Amino acid sequence: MPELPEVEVVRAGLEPAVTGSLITDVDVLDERALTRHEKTHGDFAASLIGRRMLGAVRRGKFLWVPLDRMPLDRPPSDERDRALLIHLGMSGQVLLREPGIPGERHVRIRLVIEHPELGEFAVHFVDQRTFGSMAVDALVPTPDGAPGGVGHSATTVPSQVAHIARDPLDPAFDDAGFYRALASRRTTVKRALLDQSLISGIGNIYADEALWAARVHFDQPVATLSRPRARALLAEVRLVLQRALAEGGTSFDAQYVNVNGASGYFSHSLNAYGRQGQPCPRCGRPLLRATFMNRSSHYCGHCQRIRRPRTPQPPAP
DNA sequence: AGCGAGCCCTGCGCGC
DNA sequence: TGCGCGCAGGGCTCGC
Repeated sequence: MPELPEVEVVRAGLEPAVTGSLITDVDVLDERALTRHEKTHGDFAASLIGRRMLGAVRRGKFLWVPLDRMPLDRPPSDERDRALLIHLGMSGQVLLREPGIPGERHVRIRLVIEHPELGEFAVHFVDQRTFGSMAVDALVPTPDGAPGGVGHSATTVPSQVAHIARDPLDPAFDDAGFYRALASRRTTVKRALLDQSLISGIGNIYADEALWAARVHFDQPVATLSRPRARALLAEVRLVLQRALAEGGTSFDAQYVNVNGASGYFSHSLNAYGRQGQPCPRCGRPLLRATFMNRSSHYCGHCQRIRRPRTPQPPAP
């Protein structure tokens, strides 16, 4: 449920507190929050305590905190730089709290960090549905040599993020490559928008919103999208994400990250998602809801129709 | 390659 | 009042 804008709000809120902070304590209250942590990287808590955090980086819906190297010698096989990887899943939150106060209902992991100027914080990883998780992961170089994500200049990403495409707000996102992929793939457009290995950061809500804004039907085959319509769609994707980001960016205090599922999801500005039966803001006809990919698609049956290209596509070789 | 199904999980809202 | 069910869905694996 947290999509790019929500995760970016978390990243931006976390950044000033974690950058330069030392991890002094780690408490794993629920092992299910470590499903992404590979034991080959050592014990989760032990590999974090004593390390300094260098920033907060995001690609799509993935968030990570690069770590400095241990002051002590390490075996050569262990020399790779590492990061604390965070995925919020469906219901995850990262909350900055004063140390020592009792945790929220679904706190899964608690870190205590010490900032050189701001002092001590508790970082609570709260997750009701436990689809989210934290992990310590090795950083690997980006194939294109550009920064791994938004928020840090290092040209690395956690190994678990290596297959995730750049997101459309990343300056290094490859527009031309995206259009080429659309032209060559035999899939449909919403499926493509949700494919994190093609374009990342988009979930069900903003997919429906961008498709509505671009007047594209969710089940349109991507290979039949004209280049201008593909351009328009990518532009609307960016607009929808930026608009949500602008709204979310004002709803949190710089020191306390608090993005919640229900109210924090910028729901008041949605045109299509969850509005089945209500009039389309553009044409007034009732919005529809269809089941697609085991989830809901919300769309306008009048504005968003499958458009076949004028000339038939050549058969695939 | 691409797609459907299944799995992980909890809270909520519904019908009976 | 309460029970059981369906639904919400991100990411990943498996099998076709």
